[in-house]
Amino acid sequence: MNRRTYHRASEAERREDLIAATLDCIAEFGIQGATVRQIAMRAGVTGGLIRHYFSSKDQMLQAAYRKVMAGMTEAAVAAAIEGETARSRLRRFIVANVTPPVTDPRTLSLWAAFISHIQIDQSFAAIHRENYLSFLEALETLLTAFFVEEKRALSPAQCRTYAIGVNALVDGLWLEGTLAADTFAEHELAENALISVEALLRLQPGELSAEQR
Amino acid sequence: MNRRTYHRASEAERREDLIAATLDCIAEFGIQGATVRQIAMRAGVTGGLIRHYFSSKDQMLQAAYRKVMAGMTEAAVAAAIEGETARSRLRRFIVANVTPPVTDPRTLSLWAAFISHIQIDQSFAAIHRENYLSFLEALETLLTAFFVEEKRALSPAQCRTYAIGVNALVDGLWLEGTLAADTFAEHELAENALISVEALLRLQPGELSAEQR
DNA sequence: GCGCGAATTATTCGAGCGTATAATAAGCCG
DNA sequence: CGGCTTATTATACGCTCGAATAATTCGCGC
Repeated sequence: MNRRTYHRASEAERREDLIAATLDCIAEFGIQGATVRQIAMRAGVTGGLIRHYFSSKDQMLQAAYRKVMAGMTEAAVAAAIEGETARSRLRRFIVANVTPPVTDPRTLSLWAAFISHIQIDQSFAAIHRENYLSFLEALETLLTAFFVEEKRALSPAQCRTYAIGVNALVDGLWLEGTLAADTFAEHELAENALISVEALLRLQPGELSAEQR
Repeated sequence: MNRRTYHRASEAERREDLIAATLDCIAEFGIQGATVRQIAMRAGVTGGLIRHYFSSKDQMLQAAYRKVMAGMTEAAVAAAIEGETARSRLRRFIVANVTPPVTDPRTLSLWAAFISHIQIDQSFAAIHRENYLSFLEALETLLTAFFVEEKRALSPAQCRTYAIGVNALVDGLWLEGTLAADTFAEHELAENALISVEALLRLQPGELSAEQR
């Protein structure tokens, strides 16, 4: 008697909705509050459907983790490719990483929730590693191109060291800036990031941070 | 009939045991696996006892969070005060933060688990804020003393900008180095940290990183 | 426009959750 | 050494969990 009416959605659409609902729940209630029932309710379906699209709740969590990380790197890379010079691309990449939507408390919560699981579940470790290496490589590419453009010769090893340092700095500022968002004006954080990176790369003051187009 | 025999412990001792067991469980099973029963079993007691020492499981989690953060800053500060010059103290502080026991996968898991909750529960946010500010202040003090020793005049504002940047760098390297521990030799990470910090502060190459006593 | 495969709902299951309460054993004080 | 306080155990309660299964409704192909 009187069952709920429902809409048959495409597989891609449903999976996306379920993942979005999963992230909503983790952000709102923590990973322990992201239960099958809560997620289903948020997605506007019933709990059983989850097992129709994912072989377990854990697999859905992994898909959700991939989604979060993809969103973060995507935003930064998208900002970078709009730059016309290597310097501009590097600059835009750095700024994007310390500016919304990347610096977002919700995103940080999600990121941390997943990070805390990579020592427990190998699957999460693999996803992390994949994203870390791809981010590092993107940064290294930007740096290499920048140094070529500047006609400054650097060994690949030195380039990698710089990439690791800049990566750490950007990650750290992202953390600091997002967790203590009320302490920094948005603009202030980005400026600090550029000044710090140019110091790290031993550039002239203003070479990256000065207003430019 | 035949109840378990037990030992009546002091309050401090029991609380410590329970907190340690809590951290063990979070590190091993995630925050969702840190249940009252698991924690009690790990501590060698029965579940009911937890409510005798903490008014709720949540309060025990908060105490555990404080413990983790205290352990981290304590290790770095302890290393720093052994230095004889301001330069040495700064150097030791930085190295300690990217060296075991601070760089420890377990510690990072715990840290991340708690970080992911600070947007959900105000109590955790307060604990974070307290520790962040105290860490930043410790770093700022070390930096100020160092610049005085170097006879390099800096405005307080500049000093703070440096502190924020160095803090971010150290946090980021801690993250990177702990999460991708297999990628870095332990010694390599510390060296990279010193080289990066001296660049950040626009010191001469080797001023911090060179071997010294 | 109808029938059939499959997407979705509904219901059930056993396990485990945090908490509350009552019974008991430990160990200090006289 | 015996009684009293209380730290600790034991047990029960009401919920919620993830998963499995059965029942139903949707919507496309013919």
